[in-house]
Amino acid sequence: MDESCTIYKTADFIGKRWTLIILLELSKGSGTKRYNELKKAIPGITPKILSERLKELEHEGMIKKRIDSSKFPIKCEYTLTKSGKEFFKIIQDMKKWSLKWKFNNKLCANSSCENCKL
Amino acid sequence: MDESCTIYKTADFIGKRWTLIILLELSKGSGTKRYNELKKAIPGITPKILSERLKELEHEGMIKKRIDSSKFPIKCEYTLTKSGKEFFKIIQDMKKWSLKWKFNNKLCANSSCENCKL
DNA sequence: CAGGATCCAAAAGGATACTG
DNA sequence: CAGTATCCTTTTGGATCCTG
Repeated sequence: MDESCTIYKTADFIGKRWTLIILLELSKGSGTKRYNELKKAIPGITPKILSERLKELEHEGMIKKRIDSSKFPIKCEYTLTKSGKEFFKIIQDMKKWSLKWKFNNKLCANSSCENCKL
Repeated sequence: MDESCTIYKTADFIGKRWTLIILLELSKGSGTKRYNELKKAIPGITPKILSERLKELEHEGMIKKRIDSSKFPIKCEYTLTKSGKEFFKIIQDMKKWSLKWKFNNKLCANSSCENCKL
């Protein structure tokens, strides 16, 4: 087994900093968010990294981008695809595993996590 | 949500380079391997990284280390714990997800993966 | 509004040699 | 055998400013 293995690549991908956070943020509420909404919702992320990760997620087919350029300024929307939503189930399993085995590591205990719908 | 979130930390942890590979290697065969067995089974890994990851995995309680220092040279064994084995199920779900959504990304097609029991 | 460009700091990993 | 120590390269991310 090496890096060309699908599982390795998958874990590597979602293990990247910010990726999971973006995925989680997108799965809250309506499932669709705009670039600046994400930026506000994710404290500390820089525009460069956010757009980098969004491109990666789109390239993996986990999110879909929609551009409304009919007016100025342009508006962009990002939505979880079916694949992205299904991956979310795996994330939830990871949560269950974490809660079962890491008792001292409380989930989303900080204020910015209060609305986490996981 | 931020980095103190359990899920984020979990994904970050298993997304680290080599971690998953080690986990997979350990779940083959008897479930127990020695340091040098792992090193041989995982081409390209350096001793430094391997021992680093093994310590991290042990610290997370996913593997257990057993030292036999009765004779020289010392022998060490690493075994998946219950927690580690349960995490393996999540890895297998990731595999299913990958196969469903990433058709062109064949699983373990290279020679070193031939014996992958996933 | 949604990023791209630039520059810089930090972290992670690789190569290799050595040891209890 | 099972690592540690050292040094060095590469990668990644952060800060900030700019623009169609």
